[in-house]
Amino acid sequence: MAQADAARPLRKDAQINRERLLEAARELFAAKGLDVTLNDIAHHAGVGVGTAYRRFANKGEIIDALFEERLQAVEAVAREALDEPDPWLALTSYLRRTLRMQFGDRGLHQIMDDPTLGDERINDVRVRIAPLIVELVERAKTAGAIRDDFAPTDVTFIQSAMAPIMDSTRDVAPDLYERYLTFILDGIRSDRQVSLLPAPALSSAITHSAMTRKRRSRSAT
Amino acid sequence: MAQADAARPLRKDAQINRERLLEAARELFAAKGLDVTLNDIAHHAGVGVGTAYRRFANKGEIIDALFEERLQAVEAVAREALDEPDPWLALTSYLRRTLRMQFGDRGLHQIMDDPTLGDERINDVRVRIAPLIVELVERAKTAGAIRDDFAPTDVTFIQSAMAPIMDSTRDVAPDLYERYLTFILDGIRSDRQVSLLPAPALSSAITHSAMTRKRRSRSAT
Amino acid sequence: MAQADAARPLRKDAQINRERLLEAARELFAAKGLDVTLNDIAHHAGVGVGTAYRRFANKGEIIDALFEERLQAVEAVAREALDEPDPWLALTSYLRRTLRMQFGDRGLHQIMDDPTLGDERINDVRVRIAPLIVELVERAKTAGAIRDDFAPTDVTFIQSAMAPIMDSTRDVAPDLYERYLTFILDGIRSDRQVSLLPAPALSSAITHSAMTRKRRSRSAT
Amino acid sequence: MAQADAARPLRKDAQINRERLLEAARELFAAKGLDVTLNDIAHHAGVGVGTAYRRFANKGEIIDALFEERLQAVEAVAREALDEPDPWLALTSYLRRTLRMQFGDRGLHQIMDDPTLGDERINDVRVRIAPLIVELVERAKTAGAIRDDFAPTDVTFIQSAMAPIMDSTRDVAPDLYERYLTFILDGIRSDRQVSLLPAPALSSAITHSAMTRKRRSRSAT
DNA sequence: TATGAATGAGTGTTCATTCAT
DNA sequence: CATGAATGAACACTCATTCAT
Repeated sequence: MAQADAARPLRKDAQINRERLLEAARELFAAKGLDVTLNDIAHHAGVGVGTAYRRFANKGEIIDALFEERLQAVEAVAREALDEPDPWLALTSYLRRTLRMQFGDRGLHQIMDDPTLGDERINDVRVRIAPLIVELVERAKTAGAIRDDFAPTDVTFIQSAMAPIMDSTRDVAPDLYERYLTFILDGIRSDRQVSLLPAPALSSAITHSAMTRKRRSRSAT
Repeated sequence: MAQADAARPLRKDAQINRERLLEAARELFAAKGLDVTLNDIAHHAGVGVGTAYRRFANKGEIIDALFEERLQAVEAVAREALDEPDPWLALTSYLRRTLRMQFGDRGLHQIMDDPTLGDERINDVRVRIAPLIVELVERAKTAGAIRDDFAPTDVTFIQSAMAPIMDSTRDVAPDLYERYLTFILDGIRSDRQVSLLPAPALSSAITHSAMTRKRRSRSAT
Repeated sequence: MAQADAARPLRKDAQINRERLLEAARELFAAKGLDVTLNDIAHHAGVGVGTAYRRFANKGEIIDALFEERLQAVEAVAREALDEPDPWLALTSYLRRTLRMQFGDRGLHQIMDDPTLGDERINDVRVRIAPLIVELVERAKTAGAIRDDFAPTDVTFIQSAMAPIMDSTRDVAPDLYERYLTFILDGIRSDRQVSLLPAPALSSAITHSAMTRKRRSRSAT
Repeated sequence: MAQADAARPLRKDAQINRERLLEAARELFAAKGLDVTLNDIAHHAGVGVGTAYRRFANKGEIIDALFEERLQAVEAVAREALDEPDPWLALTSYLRRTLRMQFGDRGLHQIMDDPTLGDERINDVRVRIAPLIVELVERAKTAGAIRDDFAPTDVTFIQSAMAPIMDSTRDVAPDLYERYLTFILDGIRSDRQVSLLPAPALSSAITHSAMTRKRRSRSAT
């Protein structure tokens, strides 16, 4: 009764509140992860909790909406990638750009890490994205750019694989995940070239200090 | 089996309960992640909450104990890998075996994904493992088996990258993560060979149904 | 009535609940001491626990609020006593009136007995009361009404000394503590008069039965 | 079945354990108050908790036993006081000596502050002490040393009145309670003399710092 | 319609007491 | 008999969600 899907456009102020809530959620989720309370989100958005519950049935809903929005952006990127004439570049730029989108958003990471999150509407977007990815992959294969046993569904898993890396190195080596993406791409490209790595490996000293820092800040909470 | 060595040996029944608690924790963490309550763990182990708190100072302690035990096993695998004469096999078998260990344990995933979890004892084990990995990687490089820009710290990140894949496909395609490990290994091997993939790609239909199933079982909880 | 002044005024229903909680706390603290649970207080006030925690950050806060309110009343009594022209009457009426206030409130006793309870705000009130007492005592000394070696800080200790007496005789001889206050006042007055005791001594029979009754009602809890 | 009263003497080792437990309880109660756990007491006594429960039905029992023992010592003091030929000295030395006994024992204070603690056996001792106090008071009255309206039951209340004073000043001014005892004694002596006070008043500065210190150490816990 | 007050089940944790070893 | 492991009710406190204003 409350949450209008795409149907029946929301009243303008309601729409504004919805937008504000999503923005607040994005910021807080990005900064502190999915555990922030709905109270915090609502206040960060400048509205009361009640309003949040008028726009979203529950906390999951707001997460879903955010994920949906993000996926819609992913969909857009996929469409743009299809405009790229070079099939290899099309595929890899899709990967690079969507991964960059995930980066810097703690909440989005959690979501991409945990496939149990997300609802039907999310799937709808996924369903729309799937054929675009199929197209990207098929073109690359047809062009002989990638190995033959590579499949479209592999793309998503590659994306999700970067999540833990981003998550644990965001502060100390923001580009590190691209290093591992490169390993993978070098593993699937047909020309067997060895790419220059876009980021140096993390030194064990940094690894250690980064982890210690995290632990500190955590126990402070 | 883990802490009992150093401390004065627990009474037999206490030892049994300790074991039961760890086993219950492992199962529940594996099944539902680290958020399960200590109450659930205790009851799953067939003991009262108080008993859990007699054996472990707090929830973190039980996680640490589990992680320590697991990491000690990882350490053992690393040592065994060093006995393998073929440097490439040594490195890859270490990866394959430890990943297989992670598999099936949701909690272990979370722990390996989140370096803020775990205490000093955990770090001690990490510190012991690090040089073993360095050795594995150096040998492989010296033998010309892997690319020169590969670094020992890459090993851990590769491991963590498999986590979300395992996590989302455990039920429908348990071996799938090996497919992506292979992509990576093909990306770092010097001979530029293209390996046979150990698992077929997931069909998009399966992808969809798997996720839906997960969501169901979750909302049932 | 207490904190609401400074902060933005609470919504009317919130204010009512706040009042109810304080009243419930006062009653239960009075009846059973400071160990009552916040759950009990909330339910006694006819609200849920959550409400109690919305109004007060923690159990200590509610105690502080109560104590502050009480101490403000004590402050008022001290100011009124200073209006009394007869210095002896001023001092003794302050003592009698404040002790009467303490009477019947087990929690207030505990608080006045234990200086470790109470926060900054409490101390602020204490700081405001201190000079008033100094004035009361100095006047009485100047007028030659009390012995010269009496000091302002003695007043508070005399008050606290009555606590255990009140506490143990509240039900059987509510005025008994005034008997001991009189002994003390007779010990500090300069004219060396012997006052008529305001309450007869407790017979040993009553002493015994009173204590037994208390023990009964306690073990029932 | 377990706890032998005065009847059937305990086996020697049992007796020793009982003694040890009481001593441990006395020390811990004195040092930390009545809230210490029975576990701590047992371990401090060098025995297991189970043993403590074999000797005492529950925690209350051990408190009672302690109080009983203490009261027996009080009884002894009363008998000794009766040997004092000067009736005023007899009464006052009884008060001074028993108060000194209370002093330094946090647990004993709590017990004397809270008349709901203590059981039947305690009363038995009280019953034995009562006539001794009656005798002390009657002698003093007959000798014309104290006011006529003073009653034997007043003695106990005077004792209990000192408890909160001792408790709050133990660390900063151990003798302070004697100051207030003197006020009272000056209030009941017939000769209307004004005694030299055995302790100076607490300065308000000390009062404040003492309280602050207490609060500090408390919040540290 | 927007607000934020109210709710209470649920969380980690403690401790008096019981009972198997 | 002594031990200490086991128990679970109880506590202070949090937060997703509902509902009166």
